[in-house]
Amino acid sequence: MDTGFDLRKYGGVDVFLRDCPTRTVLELIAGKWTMLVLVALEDGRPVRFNALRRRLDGITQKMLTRTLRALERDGLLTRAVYPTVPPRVEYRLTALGMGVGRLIAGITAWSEEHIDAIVAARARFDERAADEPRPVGD
Amino acid sequence: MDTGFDLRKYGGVDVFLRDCPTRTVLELIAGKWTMLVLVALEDGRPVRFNALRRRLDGITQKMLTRTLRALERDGLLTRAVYPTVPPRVEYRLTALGMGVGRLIAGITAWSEEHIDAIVAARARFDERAADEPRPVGD
DNA sequence: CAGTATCCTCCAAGATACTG
DNA sequence: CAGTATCTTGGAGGATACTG
Repeated sequence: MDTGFDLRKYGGVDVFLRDCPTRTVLELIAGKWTMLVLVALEDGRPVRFNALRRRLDGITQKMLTRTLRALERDGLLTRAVYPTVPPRVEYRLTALGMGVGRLIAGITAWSEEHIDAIVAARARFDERAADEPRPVGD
Repeated sequence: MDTGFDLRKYGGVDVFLRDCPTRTVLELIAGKWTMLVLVALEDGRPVRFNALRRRLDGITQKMLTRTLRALERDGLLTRAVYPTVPPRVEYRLTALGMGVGRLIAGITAWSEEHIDAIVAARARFDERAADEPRPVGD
């Protein structure tokens, strides 16, 4: 959606620039639960609040609500309320949200694939850190 | 690298599970500066400390050091010290690091592409929030 | 079921000063 | 140049209790 007002006044859209609004998107994604929510909804199907809650092992109600609200605010998902008893609320990614969702799913898949190598590297690093001192500084 | 010890004892590698080590990878990526560092190094070329510092507008020395150290620990980049005067230290992604780097670059590119739509959605949301009350709760 | 309301803790991140 | 050391603080995130 191309609104008229110009985001580029201050020097262009560049995530490396301090005040670029894209930084706020990165900070949203960097939320502790944001990536998992996006991946959980990535296939485009609507999911109910407590179903999400169960899927995201360890999340609290507060954080799930807050994360969903932030994603809704940025237009990445929609919230549909069905005024039944008991209430039913479904969350579903927008086309925009499915775009990032797909990318984020790539990240989580990568993590699962390479976790062995990472854990091993971590162990090696901590091992070396124990004896070998660092060159330059410290 | 396939080490012998089994990460799957506790129930499988699944980022949705509370104690899955992949969660620590997500938390690394979720650091405020991690994605930008990865993207800045994504092409595989070695970059010096202060060059990175200048590129990542707004980062402090402490955070750059901390972020680089964490990435080094996880085997995503290497640190090469050339004992010249003045000292020269170069950071460069490993093959592993270039893997995520590429994925993360997709995220930042996506952010830059869709920032207009996101900013617009955000404005609409805040507009509505001002008058219209929410159904269910509050 | 799908939230809201409070209280509380802790640490990521910033600011500043110093150094081999 | 490439760091380390120290102090400080906002707010993310957790725990718990309550509700339409």
